[in-house]
Amino acid sequence: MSLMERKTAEKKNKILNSALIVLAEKGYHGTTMEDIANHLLMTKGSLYYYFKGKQDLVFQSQIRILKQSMENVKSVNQQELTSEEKLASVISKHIEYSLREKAGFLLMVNPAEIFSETQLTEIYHLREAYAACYDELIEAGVKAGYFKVENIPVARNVLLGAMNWVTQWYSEEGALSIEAFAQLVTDYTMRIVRK
Amino acid sequence: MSLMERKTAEKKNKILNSALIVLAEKGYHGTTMEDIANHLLMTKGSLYYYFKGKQDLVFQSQIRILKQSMENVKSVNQQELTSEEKLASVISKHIEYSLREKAGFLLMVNPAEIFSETQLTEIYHLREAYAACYDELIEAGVKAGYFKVENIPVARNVLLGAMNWVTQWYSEEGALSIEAFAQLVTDYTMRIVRK
DNA sequence: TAAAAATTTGACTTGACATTCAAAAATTGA
DNA sequence: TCAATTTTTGAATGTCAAGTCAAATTTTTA
Repeated sequence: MSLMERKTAEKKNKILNSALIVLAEKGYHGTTMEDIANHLLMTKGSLYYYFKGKQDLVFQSQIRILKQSMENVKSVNQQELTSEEKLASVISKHIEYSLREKAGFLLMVNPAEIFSETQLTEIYHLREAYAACYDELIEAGVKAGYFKVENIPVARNVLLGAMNWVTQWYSEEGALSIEAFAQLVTDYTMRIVRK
Repeated sequence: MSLMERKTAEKKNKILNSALIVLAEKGYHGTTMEDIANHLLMTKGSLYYYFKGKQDLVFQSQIRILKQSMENVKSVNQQELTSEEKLASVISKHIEYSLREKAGFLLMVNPAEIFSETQLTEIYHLREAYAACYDELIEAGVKAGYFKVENIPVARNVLLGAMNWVTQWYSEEGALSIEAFAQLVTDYTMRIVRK
């Protein structure tokens, strides 16, 4: 990758960062290209030099979030832990990440309202791969005797629901740090699969 | 209430019904006043005779959903059941209702993107009252020895998260009826509070 | 039945925002 | 340095949908 290419990649990254910040504040429909540009001290015209348009820009930020989520799981999986500990760790990492990247996670609700068919296909693939990681961890936990789950996909979706909803109510527990909050929530969500 | 007033009320109701149907299909930003009017074989101008505007129309449909949810809880509370049975029943009723009124429940995510300050205040009040019902049921269950929950608000939000997320994945379990699906999900969500 | 009231219509206005693009500015490299 | 290339600019364009309103139609009421 040439110097110029790296510079462009870097710039794209900066734009995605700003986009996520503005999106977190105002939501998809509430943020204009101008908002994002202003946050970068640019004019909106420039954004079109790097991205095809708003949809493309937001799509790329969504993909980035999904890929990073996957990385988070992989890094836990490499650790020497029981499947129970792994699942708990994955859950709290997910919660922490979702609260730090609130906007990206809110895009997950009703992606069909925003993205094109092709984009949705890619998003759903990544999501399925992510869900599969949970299924594996749950299955391992069942086999090891930590968990009791008859219908893994259902239990996993119940679990993910509880986790993804935290962006809706974290602020109510204002006093807690993200980490402390995540720990608290993890304790209750783990009950969904526990024996 | 005079005949005319009842007629108007009836019409408003019809409009709210159609609005919810169209909203369920296309989401808030995806549905236009014209879409809603067309679904009623009307023109959009008429809608403004009954509602101040789109925001008002959607707000009223949201309020209706919240009030109906509350009624659902009350009807269960009147039955002769243990607090454990009551909570399970309330949960499955909520899930069934949320799947039947998918649109109304999706409006709960990010209401701040749609509604005005005043409207939000009203929505939050109703939500809090609804949440309080769950807290009471959980508390009763703890006292009766069915449940084990140290932090009731957190457990309740985890529970509501798992419940509200079902609109995101019900279709995946396509073969199941809403009732059977709700039962299945209720079993796993109840684990969040169970001893 | 005919005047009054309620309801509906659809063309019109308006504003917001995504997107385009030619020209200007900045950067690079020979 | 200066020509070529990349990047930025901001004004212009186009689209879409919310909201308005005077006139037409329908319904009610006396």
